[in-house]
Amino acid sequence: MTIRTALTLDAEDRAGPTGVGTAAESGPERNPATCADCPGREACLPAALPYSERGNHTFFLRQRIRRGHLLYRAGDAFSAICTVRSGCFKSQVTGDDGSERMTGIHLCGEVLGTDGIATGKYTSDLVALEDSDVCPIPFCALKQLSAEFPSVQQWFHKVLGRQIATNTGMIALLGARRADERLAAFLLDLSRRFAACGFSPREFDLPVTHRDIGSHLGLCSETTSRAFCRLQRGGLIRVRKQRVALVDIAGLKKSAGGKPC
Amino acid sequence: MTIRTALTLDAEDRAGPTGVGTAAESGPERNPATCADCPGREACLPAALPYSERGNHTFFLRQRIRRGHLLYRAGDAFSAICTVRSGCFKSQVTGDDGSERMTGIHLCGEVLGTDGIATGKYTSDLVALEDSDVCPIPFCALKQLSAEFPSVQQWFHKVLGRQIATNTGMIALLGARRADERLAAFLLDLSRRFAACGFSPREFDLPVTHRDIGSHLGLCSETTSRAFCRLQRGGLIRVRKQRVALVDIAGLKKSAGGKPC
DNA sequence: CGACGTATTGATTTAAATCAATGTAGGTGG
DNA sequence: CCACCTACATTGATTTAAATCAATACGTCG
Repeated sequence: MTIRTALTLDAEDRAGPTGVGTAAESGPERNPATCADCPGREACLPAALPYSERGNHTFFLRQRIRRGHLLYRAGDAFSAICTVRSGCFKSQVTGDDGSERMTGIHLCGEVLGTDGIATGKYTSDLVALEDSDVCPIPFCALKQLSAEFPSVQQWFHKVLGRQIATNTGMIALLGARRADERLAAFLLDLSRRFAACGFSPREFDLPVTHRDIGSHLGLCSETTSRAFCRLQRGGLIRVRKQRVALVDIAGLKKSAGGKPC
Repeated sequence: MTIRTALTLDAEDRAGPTGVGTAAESGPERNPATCADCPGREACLPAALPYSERGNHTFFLRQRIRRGHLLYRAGDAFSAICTVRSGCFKSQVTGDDGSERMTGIHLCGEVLGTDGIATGKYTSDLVALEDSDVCPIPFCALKQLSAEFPSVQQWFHKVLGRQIATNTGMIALLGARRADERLAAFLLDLSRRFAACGFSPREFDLPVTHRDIGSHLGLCSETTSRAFCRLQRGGLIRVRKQRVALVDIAGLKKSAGGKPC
């Protein structure tokens, strides 16, 4: 896999200037964002700006990240959060022995990079699962706009709050002891979030491998596979290739919530 | 166990007014905070206020929560975040069948209630593990101060960022498959956070039962107990009653990071 | 086509859950 | 102060679920 991070391109990789927020011309893979046709524009930062301000900010430089490439890497200096304009990402941490553990999936419309706020360094690798576009929002600009416009502040609080709520839910999910419960809860979480960004909550493509899901849920890939089989045999889901249909959502919820202790 | 939430006291439980932020007189269990002798004052919100402003805000009403009582409950309307002035808390969610799953521990100096920001409702129960004091910070006041003082904004971003980082770390931790790894990682996380609030990172009292730890880590209480034994037998920790000493922190880290997949 | 990563399925081993019994500390009330 | 109760911790025996090992099939991409 090619390793290249997009927020911190090496000099030879860039045609345009480095600093997000100062760009006048676009480098390779970077284009001025056209919010007008962005499906997520209603929920994104510009919607929180007064109409008169929306054209004044040139820092929304859309950036294309190709499948398998990194948006940033654990340890990189934190400079910006990013909204996912299209595609999706996974975050992962790498153990001392080189093994990778997925820590989250980030769908279109969601915001990346908040894990860097606390320390000023990102804490995980961010990998594009398909060719994806992100719109980086430099943190310094965000702070200024936040102070200036209450609606931007509110937007940012919502973003961080949602992140916390999602993470908290994931922590509760991972307290489940049986593989089926964890998988069911994981699928329901994905379903809810797919719905939130305009996709069907009942049917979607799994953007990651069984191995990744397993590393996320504390299972090996074979167990993940068998858990899928069991849920399917129980009539709760239907699986064909990458595509998963949640047939009996109520049943899944019962599975996911069953016997926490 | 007595169930009573503190942020939303019922009318007959209160002597003073409800709304945090408007209080002039203190009700039972509520006293004006005296930040001067608070061990966490350097890291708390008032330190981010200009000196001239620090006396102007009367909304820092310290509140005492007795052991076993609830600060708030899942579903309660979100009104404030709280810093833990003394003591500690656990957060937990309750399944449909009434079983409880711990979702986190919150130490002195940390901030509670951020799980309510996204939706306007708290998503978990917050239980005091010992007699504890909290200082509620009404969210509306925080928004105003944030907009007015960049240093307050920065403080709040740090608070939320730390919460996200802690949660992300916990999610990575829970991806471990063996009981010993999860427990080792859990203890190291606690150690780091005890250190952050001025306690020893090498020795501390576990504020929760094995059952709670198990529900958090996806283990049953017996397995938790045996994992403690194994870590002790391996010379990594020493346990006596509630007190845990981390003897070999490097070894614990190796245990915790070992074989993620 | 051939190579690689992935998914699936089966056989076996290993770890954790469960069941059960005992021990212990703390709290209550006589 | 002690007897009693309760919740928790610990330990062992057994069952069950998951990890591991292994083989095969499937898909995609070069």
